[in-house]
Amino acid sequence: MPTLTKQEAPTLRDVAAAAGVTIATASRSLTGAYGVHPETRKRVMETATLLNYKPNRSARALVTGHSNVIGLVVSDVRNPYFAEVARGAEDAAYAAGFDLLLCNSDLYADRQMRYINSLLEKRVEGIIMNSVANLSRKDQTFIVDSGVPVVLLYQSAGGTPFSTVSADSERGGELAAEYLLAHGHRHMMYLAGSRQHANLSKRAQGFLQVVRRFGHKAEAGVMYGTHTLAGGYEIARSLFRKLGNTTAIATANDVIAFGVIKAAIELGVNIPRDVSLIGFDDVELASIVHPPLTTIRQSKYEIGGAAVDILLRLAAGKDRSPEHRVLGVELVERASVGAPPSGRGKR
Amino acid sequence: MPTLTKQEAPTLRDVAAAAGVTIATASRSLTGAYGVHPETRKRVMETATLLNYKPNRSARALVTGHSNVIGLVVSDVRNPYFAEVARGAEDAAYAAGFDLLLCNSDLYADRQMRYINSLLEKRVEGIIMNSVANLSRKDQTFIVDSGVPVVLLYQSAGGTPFSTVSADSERGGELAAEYLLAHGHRHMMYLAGSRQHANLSKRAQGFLQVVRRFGHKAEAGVMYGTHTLAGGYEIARSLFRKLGNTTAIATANDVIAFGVIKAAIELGVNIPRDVSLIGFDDVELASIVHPPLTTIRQSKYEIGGAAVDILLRLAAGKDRSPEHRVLGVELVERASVGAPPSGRGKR
DNA sequence: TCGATTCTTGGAAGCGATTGCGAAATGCCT
DNA sequence: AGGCATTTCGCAATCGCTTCCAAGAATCGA
Repeated sequence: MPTLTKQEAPTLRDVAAAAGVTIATASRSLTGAYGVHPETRKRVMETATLLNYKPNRSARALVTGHSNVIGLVVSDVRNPYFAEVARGAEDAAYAAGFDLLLCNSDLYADRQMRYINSLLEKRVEGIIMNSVANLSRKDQTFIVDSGVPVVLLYQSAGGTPFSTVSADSERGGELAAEYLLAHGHRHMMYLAGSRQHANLSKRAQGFLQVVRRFGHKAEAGVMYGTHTLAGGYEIARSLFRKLGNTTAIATANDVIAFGVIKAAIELGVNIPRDVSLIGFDDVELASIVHPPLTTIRQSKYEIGGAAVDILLRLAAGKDRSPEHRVLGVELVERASVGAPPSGRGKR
Repeated sequence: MPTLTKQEAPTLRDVAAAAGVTIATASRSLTGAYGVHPETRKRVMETATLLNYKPNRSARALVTGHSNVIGLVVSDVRNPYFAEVARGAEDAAYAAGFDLLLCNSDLYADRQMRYINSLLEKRVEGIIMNSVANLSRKDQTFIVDSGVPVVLLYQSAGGTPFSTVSADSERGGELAAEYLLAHGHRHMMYLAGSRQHANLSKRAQGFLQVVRRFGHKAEAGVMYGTHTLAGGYEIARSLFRKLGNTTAIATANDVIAFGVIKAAIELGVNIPRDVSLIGFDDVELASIVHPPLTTIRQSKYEIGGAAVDILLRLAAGKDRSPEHRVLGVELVERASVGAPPSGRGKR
C-alpha cells in the first residue's frame, strides 16, 4: 500500500518525460513558442493536461523577469468608491492576464511603505495607489528610484514623476458650488475629509473658488476630518449643534455625506428642508439613501480600468513617460438639495 | 560617462560581494537563520540596506515552495458584504505576513475556474471562496485533488471536503421570521437572491421553517433573482405591482433590501407603513438608508479573519482536516418593520 | 596543552522554468 | 542523388535564492 504522501505537483520535467521529449521542447510546446512540430506539440499538450500539469509561476517569473501581477494600494476597500475602482482595475488586469494584489493602507505611511516594499519584493509590474501625499519626500523618491511604474488615483497637472488618473475633482467641486448657489444658498459648509487627501482638497478648491468668485454675498467654511462615514457623522453632529446660518453642506465624497445623513436622522434635522446636502462620487447607494443624494458623478470603474491601462503601457517599457488622464464629472440631481429655509440663511 | 541603462535590482550576490562573504552566509544573515556571527550579520544587513537590496520573492518561493500569498475569490468586491470580508481577510493575512490576491468571479463557473487555475499556478498557500455551489462536481473534485487548502464562506454541517466559515444563516432566517411574526405579519414574501447561493438558501430555509411551524395562519412566498441591488430592485418592482395581501418582505441580504427600498421610493410605497422590510447582513449603510433598515447582523470582518486563520492552520500542514466555524447572528432593530397595515393582510 | 565540541563560513546542489546555440532531421531543388 | 535551406529538437546555461554538508576557526574542559 503506497504511503499517503502529499501529492507533489508535476513539473515540466515530468511532462517532458511522459511525452518523450526534453523539457526544452516541452516548454516551447506549452508556451506556444515558434519552432516545434504541430504533432509533438499536440502530444505534449495532451500529456500535460493528462498529468494535470500547471506551470510554476514563480519559476517562470524568475527567468522571464515578469511576475504578471500588479499591486493595488488603497486606503480601504470597504469604501465603496475604492471597491468600484478595485473592481474596474481587477477586470482590466484579468483581461490582460495579470493578477491584482490588494492592499489596504488606511493611509498610514508606515503601513503603505511596508506594502510597497512587499510589492517590490514580489517584483510587481506596477503599482496603483490612491495617494502618496501622506508619504515623506524620502519615501517618495525611494519609490521613484525603485523604478516600478506607478499610477496614482489622483489629479495632477503634472510635476509628479508618477502617472495619474482621476476624475476632474476641481470641476466637480465647482459644479457642486454652482448648483448650491443656483438654489439660493449663500452660507455653506464644506466637509473636506482628510487634509492629506489630494483629490479631496482639489474638490474643496474648486468649490471654494466658485464661492469666492461669487463675491462677498456668499461664503463657505471648511471642516476637516476623516473621509469615512464615521468621520462625516462625527463632524455633522458637532456641526448640527451650531448650524448658525449655514443652509447647505457639501461633502468631499458620498460616504461622508452618508455620515451626515445618519447624524441628521438621529438629531431630527430634515434634509433638504432644514439643510441641503450634496455629495461627491455617486456611489451606487447614493440613490437609495434618504433623501436620495444629489451628488457629483465620477466614473470609478473606468478609473480603475484606466489605471491598469496606463500601468501596462508603462510596464511594456516602450514609453516610460508619465501620463495624466482626467475623466469627466457630471452633476446628478436627486433630492437632497432644496431652497434654503426662509428662516435662516439671511443676514 | 556611464550609460544610463535601466537599473537592475541588486541581487543577493551583489550584497554578498559587497559585504565580503558568500551568498550562503548573506542569505543566512538576511533570513535570520541560526548560526551566523552577530557581527557579520550586522555587516551584511547594513550593506543590504545600503544597496537597497530586496529579496526576490519569486526566487525564494521557488526554492522554499512557499509563495506566502492566499487567494480570495468572491463574486464581487463591490458588494459591501464582500468588501468587509475582504478587509478582514486582508488584515489577518497582512498580520501573518501573507498577501492577498483578489479575484471577482461574478459566480460564473468558467471565470471562477480560470481564477483557481491561475491561483494554483501561483502556488498559493490557500484559497478563500464564497462558494463552490455553482461549480460542477468535476470542477470540485479537481480542486480537492489539487491539494490546496480551501475555505468557503458558507455554512456547512459537514460533508464538504472544504473548510467553511460563515454566520449562522439558518438561525438568522429564523430570527427574521420570528420578528416579523411577532409584529403581526402573516403574509410574507422572501426575496432569496440567487438559487445557487448556499448561504442565501440556508437563510430562506430558516425563515420558511419558522413560518411553516407557525401553522396555516401564516404563509410565506419565495422569489428568486440575483443578490444585488439591481436584482432586488427588479423583483421589488414586479412585486409591488401585485402586492396582494403580503405585508412584509424579508430579503436574503441587505443589498437586495436596498433595491427594494429604491423601488419603493420610485413607486411611492411607504416602508414600513405600506409594507415592512427586513434585511440580512447589517451592512454599514443599513443604518442610514431610509427607513433605517432592520436587519440581521453578522460579523463580516471577523469572518474574513477567521477564514485566513483556518487557512493558515491548514497550510501549516500539521492538521489538514476541514474545520467548520459558524459565527453568531443577532437582530438589529431599526425602523423598516412595523405593524401590518390594517387594510391589507387580512383574509 | 590537546583533543573534543561548538560556531561560523564556504562550496555546491538544486528549486522549475526559459532560451540561445548548435546538431540532427526533413524538405526542396536541380 | 547530392547539396542546401529550413525545421525540429536537445544540451546546457541561467534566473536569485535556500540549504545540506563539510571544513576551518574558535572555544572549552581536563
